[in-house]
Amino acid sequence: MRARSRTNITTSPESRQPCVDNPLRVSCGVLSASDVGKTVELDGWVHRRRDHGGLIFIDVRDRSGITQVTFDPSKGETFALAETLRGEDVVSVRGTVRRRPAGTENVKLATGEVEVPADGLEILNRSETPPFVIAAEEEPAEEVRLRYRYLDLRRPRMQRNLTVRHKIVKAIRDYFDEHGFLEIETPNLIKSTPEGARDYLVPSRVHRGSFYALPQSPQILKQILMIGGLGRYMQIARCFRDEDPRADRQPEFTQVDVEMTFVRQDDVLEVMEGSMRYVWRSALGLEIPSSLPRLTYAEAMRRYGSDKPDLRFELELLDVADLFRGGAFGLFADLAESDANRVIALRWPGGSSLSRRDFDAVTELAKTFGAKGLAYISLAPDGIKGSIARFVDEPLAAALRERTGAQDGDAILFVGDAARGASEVAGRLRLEIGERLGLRKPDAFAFCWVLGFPLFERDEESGEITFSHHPFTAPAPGQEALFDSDPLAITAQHYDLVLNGYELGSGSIRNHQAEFQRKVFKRLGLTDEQIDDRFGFFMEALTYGAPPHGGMALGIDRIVMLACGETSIRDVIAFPKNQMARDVMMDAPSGVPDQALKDLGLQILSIPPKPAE
RNA sequence: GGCGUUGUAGCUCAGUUGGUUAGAGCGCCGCCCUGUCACGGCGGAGGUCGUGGGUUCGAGCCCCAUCAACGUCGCCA
Repeated sequence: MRARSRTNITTSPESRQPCVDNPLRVSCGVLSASDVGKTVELDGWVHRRRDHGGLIFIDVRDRSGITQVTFDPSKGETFALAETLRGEDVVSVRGTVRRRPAGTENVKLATGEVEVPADGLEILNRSETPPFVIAAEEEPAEEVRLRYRYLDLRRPRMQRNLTVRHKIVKAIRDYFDEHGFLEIETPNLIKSTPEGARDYLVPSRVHRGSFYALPQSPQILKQILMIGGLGRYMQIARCFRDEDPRADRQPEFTQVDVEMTFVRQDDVLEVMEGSMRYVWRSALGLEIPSSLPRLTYAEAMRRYGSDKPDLRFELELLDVADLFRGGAFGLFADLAESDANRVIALRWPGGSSLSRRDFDAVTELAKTFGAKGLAYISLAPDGIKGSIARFVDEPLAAALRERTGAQDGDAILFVGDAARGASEVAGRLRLEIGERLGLRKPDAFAFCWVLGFPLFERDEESGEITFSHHPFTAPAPGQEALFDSDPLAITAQHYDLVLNGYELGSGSIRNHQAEFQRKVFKRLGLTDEQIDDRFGFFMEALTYGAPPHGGMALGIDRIVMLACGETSIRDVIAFPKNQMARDVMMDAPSGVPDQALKDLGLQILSIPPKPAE
């Protein structure tokens, strides 16, 4: 079982209103003692049956819940029919609501005070024996769940998650509507603009040899909406990126996409964090702080070893290079000689109870994070132990205790390396410690902003300068002068919203002057010809009085995942792709008839041999 | 593409150091049962242990390869 959010979201009754032509029909989760005496019709699935031979209980289920129906042998034909019922059969039951006999109420059930003795039963459809039991506590393998998604979706957990998703999306729409935003749709068949992620391409039949691309995001289109004078735009937008899926991302995903004219960075932050505050309050019934913490990118890396820090717990990365300078431990003493390195200490509360084997395992883990090794000391009651204990004399031990706040019973991990690598390794170890100590609670929500990213970074493979966000991001005011002298030192007007260690999304103030935008493209190594070929329409638009503008996009799937206490976005998407980007229910992607390829002017060069299974 | 974990009945899993006929719970089928709600009782069916190869007198277990799912790195403007 996954951990649950503390939000008490329940799936809403489908409707309390009877059908127009069937005034008796009620949902399965709504009946209570006040309905006693009413004649009703319950339509739903057979959730469970308890056949006592002379008396049959059937739990009838729909999205709203469960009502117990009883079948008595005195109703001959109805009873005989009830004996044939099996799980997931679809039934329509008529009867008059009655109070359950004293002592047989079920407090675990919302409708547990009452039951419906069946006067009539209609079997609307039979079900094959399902491959897994919807009512079971055990969760089938995800592969099975996705193959039979229509059955998986009947499980209360998925119904709850999709309900939360609906409420969150509705809250987002309400919020932006109240703040003067227009929801505007943008096309899904657009022009491929290289750079960034791999595009999904759609071949054109009418224009053989040409392709549309599915949008990686509506970025350029929303900027053009701003140039079009729409002022405030939002969209629940589907985005497509042909990259390998993970637990928190898949090839198609949904963003709340926002853009505004005549705004500065703080205006965007205020609107966006307001939207999250509104969502948490109205969809989840929870309050989040009135102003969210803000960290610079440099600070986030220094203190948490990540540009998306999990602030549900402290355990910060602490610099201790100075304490090792000139000391007995040569490796750290050497590292301490340069500011380009870091020696980071991580306190592990209670860590001295770990065995040598445990520390070895953590060391192995650190190596998978890219560490060359891991040093540690354990502050055991009977003295300091651990891999570098023999280099830690009393004064150093005292200084380390002072710096880290470590006490007897704790351990301290040390990561020493070039600053960037050391920070990242220590940051991941921090998450591991937090995880093991149970500090990453699924029902805690710690938002923060990360600001002050560099505008450019150096691509490690090619050595070329590339953008760190996207090429439309504006530099911080007054930093244009660094463009030629020291581009990597330029700070961007770019911001990330982070929740519990996940990047919910990012945004920026955009370049709104064509001349400057061209300068950025050129700095990224594009020629005038390339700029005009790929972005000509956009460059032209910028020349016709483009207003200053900026915005942001947040990942709905991740927001809902965290709100639901889930660890995979696939559990909050009705029909997700698996890790190989396949839809295993539909069996997509799949081949197409030769004629379809012919129409498109396409020819398949080779198909990899089909795996023998 | 790399690394890790997993793969045994429809589902969830156990299976000792390599040793006779591979087990459990749920589900399924049959019979019994009038107050259950994970109903209960009795009986039964259901497995080429992912696939291929190897080591061995003997492989669910060891080795190699491969496929798949999940996680992760690369990748994700």
